Amino acid sequence: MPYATDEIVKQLRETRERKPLSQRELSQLSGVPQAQISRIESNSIDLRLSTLIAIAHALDLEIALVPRKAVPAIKSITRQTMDAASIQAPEIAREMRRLRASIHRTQVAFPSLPQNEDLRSSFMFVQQWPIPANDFGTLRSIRVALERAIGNHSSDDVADVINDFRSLRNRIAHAPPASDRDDQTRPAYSLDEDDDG
Amino acid sequence: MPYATDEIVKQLRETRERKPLSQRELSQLSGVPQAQISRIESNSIDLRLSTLIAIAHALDLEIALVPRKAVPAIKSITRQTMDAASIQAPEIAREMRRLRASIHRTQVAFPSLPQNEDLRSSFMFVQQWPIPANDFGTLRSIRVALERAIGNHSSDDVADVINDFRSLRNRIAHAPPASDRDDQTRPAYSLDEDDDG
DNA sequence: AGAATTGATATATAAATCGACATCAACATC
DNA sequence: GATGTTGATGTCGATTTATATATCAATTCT
Repeated sequence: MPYATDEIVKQLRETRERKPLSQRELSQLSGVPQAQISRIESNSIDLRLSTLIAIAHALDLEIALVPRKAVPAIKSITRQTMDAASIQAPEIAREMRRLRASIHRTQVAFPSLPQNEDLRSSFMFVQQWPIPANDFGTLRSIRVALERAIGNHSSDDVADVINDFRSLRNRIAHAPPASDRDDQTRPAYSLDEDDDG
Repeated sequence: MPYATDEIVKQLRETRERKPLSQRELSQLSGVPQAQISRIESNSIDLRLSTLIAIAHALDLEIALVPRKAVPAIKSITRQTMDAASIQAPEIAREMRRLRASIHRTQVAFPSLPQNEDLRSSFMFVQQWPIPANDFGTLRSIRVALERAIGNHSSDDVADVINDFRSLRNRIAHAPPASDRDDQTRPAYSLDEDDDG
């Protein structure tokens, strides 16, 4: 209902979906109830500054008061870093969510496993890049391997996963800069969604 | 009482004092009661986003959500533009406030005077620069001339003021970049005030 | 010195957020 | 097809903001 809060709220939701986090996950990270997050995102209630900060911090965002004159420059910078966290195609995004869940389960199953850090960083890294659709299988196999390791209580199997993950990481990072790979791969998902509004 | 709202609130007050606006003036501009502004600035209550936006807009500020990674770059930009609106020495700041009041009275006295726009823009421009203490008299004489014009109901006298104002404007803008003008002139006022938190 | 302005507070009322539930339809997963 | 998850809503109660006024000490202006 309120005024120009829309743009900020929109940015919150967009950032959350890029991670991608569910409202309940964000709730856990930020301490703000899921119901409240939903109300904030959809209907835009007039939230308090502390709530805004809590959510923003959970999303690795900071709140800045910038002079009107500086807004264009600021936007150009934030676009760069924001777009770096690219929106994945829906199927990829879903698989990445599943993978994240599996990684989490792995960390719970083998809490003191040193490779956990590798898993986390590889995931964070890969997430930053547009993942081609033909790597869907790669993601899936990584996840399956993880789940199997959990099921077998054999933390050793995780090591193989790390290697697969690393090679995926390198392949994606060094991929051609997304001009024309003629297959149906949509190298990055449409960035502007519904930018009007 | 809340957490990291302090920094934002601090920035609001600092910006207001740089203009310089009184809490009551800012109240008129933003629509937020003076009592509320005082509470926000001093005691830091947990204000709503719409209130924050109202005040920020009145101060020519925008609220931006920036990725953590981009914060240093952002800060460097905002510093540039923020410091451009320099803090004046206290006596100068006071005189500028009086001058602004006089300009406002002039605009009320002669509403359809075309020079009003010149007055406004010259003021806004000069305000952006560090004003040397020895120009105190210049500011004062400009103000006195304005008040006399108002008293005499002679809008013609305003023209002279415009010229004085313009020359001040040029002199200040082309002044040496504030390294050592050996007189007691503090070219810019200490920028960091109490930057520690 | 007397008048006006500044920022800080006090009080009382209306309205809103916030949190902790619970529930629901749509969709995903197995 | 059964189960689980996601986002959107509903309600209730406690807390808080926000607004409107009024006041006050400290400066500042005339």
